[in-house]
Amino acid sequence: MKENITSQHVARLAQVSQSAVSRAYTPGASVSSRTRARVMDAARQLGYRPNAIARTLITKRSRMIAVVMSQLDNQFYPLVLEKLSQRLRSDGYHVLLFISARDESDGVLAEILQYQVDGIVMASTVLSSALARDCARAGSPVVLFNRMTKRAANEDHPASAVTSDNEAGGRMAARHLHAGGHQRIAYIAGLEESSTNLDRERGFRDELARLGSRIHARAVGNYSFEGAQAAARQLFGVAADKPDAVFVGSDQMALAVMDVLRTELGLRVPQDVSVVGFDNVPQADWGAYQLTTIEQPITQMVETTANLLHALLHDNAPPRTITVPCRLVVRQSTRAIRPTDSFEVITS
Amino acid sequence: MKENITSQHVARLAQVSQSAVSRAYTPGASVSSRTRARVMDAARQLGYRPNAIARTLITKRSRMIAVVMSQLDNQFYPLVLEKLSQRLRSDGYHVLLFISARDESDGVLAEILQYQVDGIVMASTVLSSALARDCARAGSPVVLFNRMTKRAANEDHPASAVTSDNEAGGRMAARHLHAGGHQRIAYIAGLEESSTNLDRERGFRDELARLGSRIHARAVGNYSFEGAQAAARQLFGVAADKPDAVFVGSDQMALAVMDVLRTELGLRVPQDVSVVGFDNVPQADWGAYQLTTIEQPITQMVETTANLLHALLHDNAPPRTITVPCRLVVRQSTRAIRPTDSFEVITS
DNA sequence: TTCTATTATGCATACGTATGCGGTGCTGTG
DNA sequence: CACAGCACCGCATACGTATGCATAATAGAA
Repeated sequence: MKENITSQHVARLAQVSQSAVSRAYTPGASVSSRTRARVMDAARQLGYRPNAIARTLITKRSRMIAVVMSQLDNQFYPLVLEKLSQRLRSDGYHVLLFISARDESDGVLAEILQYQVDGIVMASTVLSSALARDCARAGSPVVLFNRMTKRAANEDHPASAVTSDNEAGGRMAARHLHAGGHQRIAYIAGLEESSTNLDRERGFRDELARLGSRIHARAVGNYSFEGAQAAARQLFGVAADKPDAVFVGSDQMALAVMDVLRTELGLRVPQDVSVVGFDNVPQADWGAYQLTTIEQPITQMVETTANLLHALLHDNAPPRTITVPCRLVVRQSTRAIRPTDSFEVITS
Repeated sequence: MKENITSQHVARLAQVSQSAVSRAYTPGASVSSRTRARVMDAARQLGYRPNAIARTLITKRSRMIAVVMSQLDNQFYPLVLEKLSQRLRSDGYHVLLFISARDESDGVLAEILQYQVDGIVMASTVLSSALARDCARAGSPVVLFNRMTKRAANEDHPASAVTSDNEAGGRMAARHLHAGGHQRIAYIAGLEESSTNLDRERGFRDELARLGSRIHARAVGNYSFEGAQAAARQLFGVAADKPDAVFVGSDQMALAVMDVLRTELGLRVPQDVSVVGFDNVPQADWGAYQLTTIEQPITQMVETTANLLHALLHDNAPPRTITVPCRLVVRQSTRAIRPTDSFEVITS
């Protein structure tokens, strides 16, 4: 066990006090450039690095942000994680990562709070109101990513949230499929109780209604690949009255649906069935799929999250809920059955 | 700013000393069950949680493991991250995540060392020998995941490593394609200087030579989707003398290659070209691709990494390099052009 | 009951850094 | 030359917990 090199050792070698070493590493502190140089020189000789843990203990700021995720198999989230990590690092923060099954987020949060993180980002996980209270008491602001807080929790201690405009996204999908002339439009839900799914489905259903149409059939895929396969078999396995279009709650599920349609059921996309997804993950653009989808702007959502965190931490601003616009990306998985009405289409 | 609840507060309420509170939270410590109960009761009343930072300062064990990754866009790594995080958590460790561009891993490591992590896992990143020395001095064992250390670094302070048997994997691919009767076998490399690529290519080349064949054409894809697309165009865009098979250094690249072959160049897989990948990511099994590939056993590699870390930390065992076997998974992207010799095939 | 072995408990200190406060020396101005 | 002002520095302490050591309480044995 090697003895740790501390600011004391550096101080001794540089012939200054420990305070001087500390100040040398503190931007804007009251040190002459001569002592700072001597300190840095000694530090280099000894291979000294300030102990972030000890610093945290006294400053009460760990410069760590806890990030909680539940599903890294949906390609959307690794990308979020990557961008978020890089963005936070550029602000001098580091990511303490927690992967939690969807229902054990409470236990995870208990562990998080022990680590004195400066803030918490929770993606695709719900926050119980009891835990929201604990976080507030611990002084760690929470930002829900792509998840809205439940009303109940909201009243006690409002948590912040950043989401895309899921409801508007659902409406876009409805307009696109309706404008394409589809008559029997189906919906495959994600996790039924999740806020993303509720919002997407509401927007989709309401807009179809407004256009004089309706959801012709519905199944649940729970945001999983296998769940979506089963849902596709359920909706399209029957002999007659198959849907001629389907809006799927996530790209990952939509790709699974396309596979089942083509490989198992011999249906063509888009000739027999049009498919629309949600997220615009990289795979949606792959040659074999060319999936029309509603894009969630990852970069913008991450940027918003980072800015919101900064405001909560530094300016201790009040909690906010921020919604970022979605975008329809039209590719080859949907077609116009009859001449389309005029409507906006953004080609990727 | 809420005052933090400390063990002192709990001690006061429970009418015991601060030491007693500490011991109540230390398994196996010398406390009567009666005081422990009183402490826990008081703690619950106050909402007390031990401060992991303060504990780290004195025990010199943070129970944090730094994980360094460079590419979360290749689906292999998010899965590694997910499993690794869960496995470490079951051992009571937490993951401090760092995403670093490939060439800035040095700066990242400097930050890591400040956080007094108990260990470091580096995936798809090289470790400079200077940093390996710093880590050794800081007492943080390093495990390279899917990356071998360079010889130079090895001599000074050997780092541990866990990899799959990339060379054997390359040989499997060679045998499979050769046995299928392919005559013009190409190779698309990942990052040329990476150990994974070097090993895979060596195994592939050597085994082809042993079988009396050779690499007919070669391009570099740098383990990126776009790089692989370019490589495919380069190899298959020419009019004549196209390869009839290609071994690609990663699944992600192989899927990109298949897209280019089919969509841009009008070639059929496997009728015109057989494709073999490496990793066995979930997408390889998707209906539109059905990619034959060499599987890297993620679970086993993660398990090995966790066990190795445990040995390095707890028993301070010497650094080791552990290799885990690969496995050929045959799907529909390769075909037998002539009756195959007898050889082992494992169907997924 | 009495003495010993054992278990519980409190006291004090250490971990490595940041920071308020008082002191020293220097510069500049009248 | 004197004094104010200022930049710089060191001293001492605090952050919240773990742990060695001495002591008190308890159990066990004779």
